[in-house]
Amino acid sequence: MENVKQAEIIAGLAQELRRGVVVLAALSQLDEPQYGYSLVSQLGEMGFPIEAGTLYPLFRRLEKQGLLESLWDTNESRPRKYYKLSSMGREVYERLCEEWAQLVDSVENLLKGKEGEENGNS
Amino acid sequence: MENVKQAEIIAGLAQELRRGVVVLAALSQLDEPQYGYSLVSQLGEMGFPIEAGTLYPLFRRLEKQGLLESLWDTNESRPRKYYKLSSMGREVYERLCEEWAQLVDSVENLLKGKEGEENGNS
DNA sequence: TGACAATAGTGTGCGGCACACATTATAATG
DNA sequence: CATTATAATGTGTGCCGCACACTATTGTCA
Repeated sequence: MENVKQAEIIAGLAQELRRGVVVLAALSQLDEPQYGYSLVSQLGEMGFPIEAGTLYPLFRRLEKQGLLESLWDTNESRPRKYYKLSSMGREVYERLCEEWAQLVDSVENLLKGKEGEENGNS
Repeated sequence: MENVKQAEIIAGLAQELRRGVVVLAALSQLDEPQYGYSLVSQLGEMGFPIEAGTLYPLFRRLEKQGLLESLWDTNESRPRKYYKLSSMGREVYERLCEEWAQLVDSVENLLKGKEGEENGNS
């Protein structure tokens, strides 16, 4: 039953695919401040599920790198740590968007001409 | 001079971005058999530079997973190890293409509406 | 013959995600 | 009032994979 393994392999590779994109996805939503818990649900709704245990360390790393700024809001019922892009983070984000576009472009280039052989697309 | 670090950060993130895509890129070129050295230069020419020390282990892993088949060609001057997609590899590749398209889609969705504020595109 | 290129292999390190676990405090419920 | 659930953050471990630097072999050409 290699079919079982095949599903696992695909899952693993797909996960690898998404791996680097997580940062881009997170940065894209931090134009306005947000706290971890909200971003987790928000990204989840937008088709980008991410574990809380993945996002929180990511936030801290990005802050340590200077891409994010954080501030505690203790006025609300429960204290929330809001993160938002720093000016440097904004620059990096924009550069990263370019990199992403470029990447999408090259991949599209690579995959070009491979479909239509056993893939009857109208 | 955080500018220096900024470049490094971007480079790192960009590398992370490309990380998972390497498999997809490699698989996309293995419809017809190729050997490592040739694929390294080919991908490099197509805007997808990859280290030989990255590709060879990748090949071996993909073969161990059953996605690739290999055969030695000893007729040529120097022996070359040709890899090509197995039938399972082809399936996985196609599924991976779908995953990729989906990913590109969600990211595009995430990034939507964020440009045009300080980015004067014609 | 000697040097360089082609070709393959590996092993170590660094880093990141996922997952499971821990923690606090508030709100809700009986 | 006590108990439970939930919002919210934090962390530490394990697995996995790339990059890089290195080794090894064999042709080819000067």
